Amino acid sequence: MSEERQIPVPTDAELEILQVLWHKHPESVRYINESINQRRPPEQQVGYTTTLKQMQVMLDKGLLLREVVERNHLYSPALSREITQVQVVRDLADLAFDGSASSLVLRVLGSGQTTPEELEEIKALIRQIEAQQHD
Amino acid sequence: MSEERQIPVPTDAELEILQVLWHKHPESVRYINESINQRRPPEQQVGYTTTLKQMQVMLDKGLLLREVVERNHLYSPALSREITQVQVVRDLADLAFDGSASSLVLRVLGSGQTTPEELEEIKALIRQIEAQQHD
DNA sequence: ACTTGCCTACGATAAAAATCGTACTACTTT
DNA sequence: AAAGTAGTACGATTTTTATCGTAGGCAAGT
Repeated sequence: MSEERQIPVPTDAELEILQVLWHKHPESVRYINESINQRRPPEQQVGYTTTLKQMQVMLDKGLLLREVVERNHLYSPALSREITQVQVVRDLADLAFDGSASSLVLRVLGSGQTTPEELEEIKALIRQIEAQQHD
Repeated sequence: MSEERQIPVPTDAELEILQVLWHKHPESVRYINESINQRRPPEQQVGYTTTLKQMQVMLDKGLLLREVVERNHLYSPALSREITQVQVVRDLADLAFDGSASSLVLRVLGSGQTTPEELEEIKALIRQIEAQQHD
């Protein structure tokens, strides 16, 4: 009885899994679990079944898709990285920036987390947007 | 025995409270509670003691400061809005943007959530940063 | 002095998220 | 066919976050 309810914004642990899948999919639970543990300090590695369960829950929530190949399960993200990223940033903007995405951007730029090259990239994108608006 | 442990990144409900306090502080629990409820639909208003407890926990975590005035408790944020905002964005960048703050910015700009005026503001800030780098 | 109103403290509970152990299934190896 | 290997299912537990109810203190009003 899979209802068509709204797909929720992913939790932190869910984002960790999605990160891996956005890089490469479809993939097995084993692969995800090992990728995650590689990026974690030894003391907080998680068991295989933990990741498995997590992904089953995500499947249920509609966050992942699953296909069966050679009686193995391979998972993919249900929503693109782009869409999800926009969602989570909106979420954070609402929560910590009075809903203003632009003040979020200003905060990032102002906090010196961007290299000169990245600034160039950002400027280029802005030029592009402004060009479109000028039609 | 108040340990000097690290102040944690605020949870969602905690950010909601901090938002109010950043706008105006120090303030009473009553004030925060009412401010929050004003921005919520009637069906999900929260009780006074809920907000109270939340703020007591936050005090314990080191997220808030408290002063007693006329046997009333007034709370203030322990960390500035700026610092906390940088923290939470870093957090999100790690979680959903491979750690890249600039790709987060690109995503926001690319998703059309910014008005032309806001773009101007952003451009101005970039110019300012670049000027400093040029010394 | 008693009631009423407003406050804080704090335990309890509920709800959500994260973790794990055990059981089952199927294919492989011997 | 028995034992080993690798996968999934799923209940149970733990941890964290969020919410609330009840009790107690103190001042003001009557």
